[in-house]
Amino acid sequence: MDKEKLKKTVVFRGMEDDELDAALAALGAAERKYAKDEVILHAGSTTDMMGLVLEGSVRIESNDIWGNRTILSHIAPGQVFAETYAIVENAALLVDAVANRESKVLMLGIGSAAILGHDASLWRLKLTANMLSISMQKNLMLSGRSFHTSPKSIRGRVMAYLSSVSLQTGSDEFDIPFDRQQLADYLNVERTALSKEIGKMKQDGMLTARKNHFNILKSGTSL
Amino acid sequence: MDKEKLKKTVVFRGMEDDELDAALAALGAAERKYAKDEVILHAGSTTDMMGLVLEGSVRIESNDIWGNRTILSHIAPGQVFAETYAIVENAALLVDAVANRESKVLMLGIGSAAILGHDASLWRLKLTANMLSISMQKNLMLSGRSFHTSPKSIRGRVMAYLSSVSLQTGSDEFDIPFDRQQLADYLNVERTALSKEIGKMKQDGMLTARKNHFNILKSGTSL
DNA sequence: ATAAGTATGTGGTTATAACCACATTTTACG
DNA sequence: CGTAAAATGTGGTTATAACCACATACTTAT
Repeated sequence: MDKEKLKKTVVFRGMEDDELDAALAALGAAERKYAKDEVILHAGSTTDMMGLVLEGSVRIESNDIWGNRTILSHIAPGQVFAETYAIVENAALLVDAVANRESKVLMLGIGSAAILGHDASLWRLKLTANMLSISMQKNLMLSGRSFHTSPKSIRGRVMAYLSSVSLQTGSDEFDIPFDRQQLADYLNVERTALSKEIGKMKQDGMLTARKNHFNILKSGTSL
Repeated sequence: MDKEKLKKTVVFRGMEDDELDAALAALGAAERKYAKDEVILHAGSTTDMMGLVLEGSVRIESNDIWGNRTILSHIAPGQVFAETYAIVENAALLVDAVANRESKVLMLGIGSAAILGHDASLWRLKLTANMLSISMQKNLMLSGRSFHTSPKSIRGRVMAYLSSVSLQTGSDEFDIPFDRQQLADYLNVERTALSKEIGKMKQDGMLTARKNHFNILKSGTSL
């Protein structure tokens, strides 16, 4: 495996060569090849290893008890999967990790023993900090999404979402990074229903919108 | 502040006295008192400090642009808040942290500088690992919830949820940790609508349910 | 064992969103 | 430009879930 590439990944970022070597050894790093559609990690099992995609692509999918499949995400080279399950003890995977095509994956044993290992070497600190960064980033996205999709009505979701963007930009006029279809998917609603609701919100004087540019009119509602 | 209590918190777990001292110093730990309903951290701002509740209770609430308030959670003594915003750089809070009653909070500067600080002391490693554990735990809950609430229909959500529980328990017969009302809240649906849907699923031969005990019948659907 | 209180289920009605079939607008590009 | 393609919006219909008002079942305490 290419060390220079590894040093650029989120996992090993900031490490020197010797640190990387030590880390790889301690984590029992093992490069594995998977054929297209081969299952890397099975839902229901536990793991103390996470995967770092080197080549190809891994998809995360769910197959519910009644046989319905949902594809949840795709993991690109340089990115990791199953890190949460590897670190949290006894957490059964809710999803399968499947090679989307012929792929190379670096499996890394980061079960909490590995992370906590009781010498305070620099590589261990860096690794842990990197994992923390990955996890928190994900966390932020997840809690945002959870917050934006918890209202039951479309209008509630749109308001929650636009409020967040407004807070982040510190302005009541901004562009959102989604087109209508993407916003609909993000909010778990149907596109045309979303268009209609945004139309109504315009009529109600809550906002103006043109494509992905929005302008919040605070006067509209609760005053 | 009471060091013995601190050493039992998720943040400082596993530290020796001297490590705890070093950590508190490095993090610029500052105990603060807040009056009931005093805002500790404002939505829209950024912070490099997280809060550890010592006494009282902190509530996390959202006030959207149009003035609607939603209470998202309550933080009890020994638990932390705003840790994600403190560690992820430039992440604006989407929520307010407010003292729910007169409360004491230990503010800890864990901005990434503090975490990454370039000496590999043991306290730093332990702290980072503890934060990682907190974050991943939360992550697991959040991604579970996101997964369970993304289907649009009640039936879809129930199926997603029960599938997960079934995977975790490794059985198609299990108890869930919710009563109907709680499950409805968790899935963001209305209680009586949930009861009805579970009734229909019984009729359709997908499952049997009595109170919080469920039995999945795989034959019912896709075969 | 009974009554009170809590949890769960059901029927009926209404509001809302999904869904479908297009109209209109915007964008890309030959 | 002018046309094709993509994105967005709208009307109408149907499916679904919220909502309300209770009925029933289960739990607990006396």
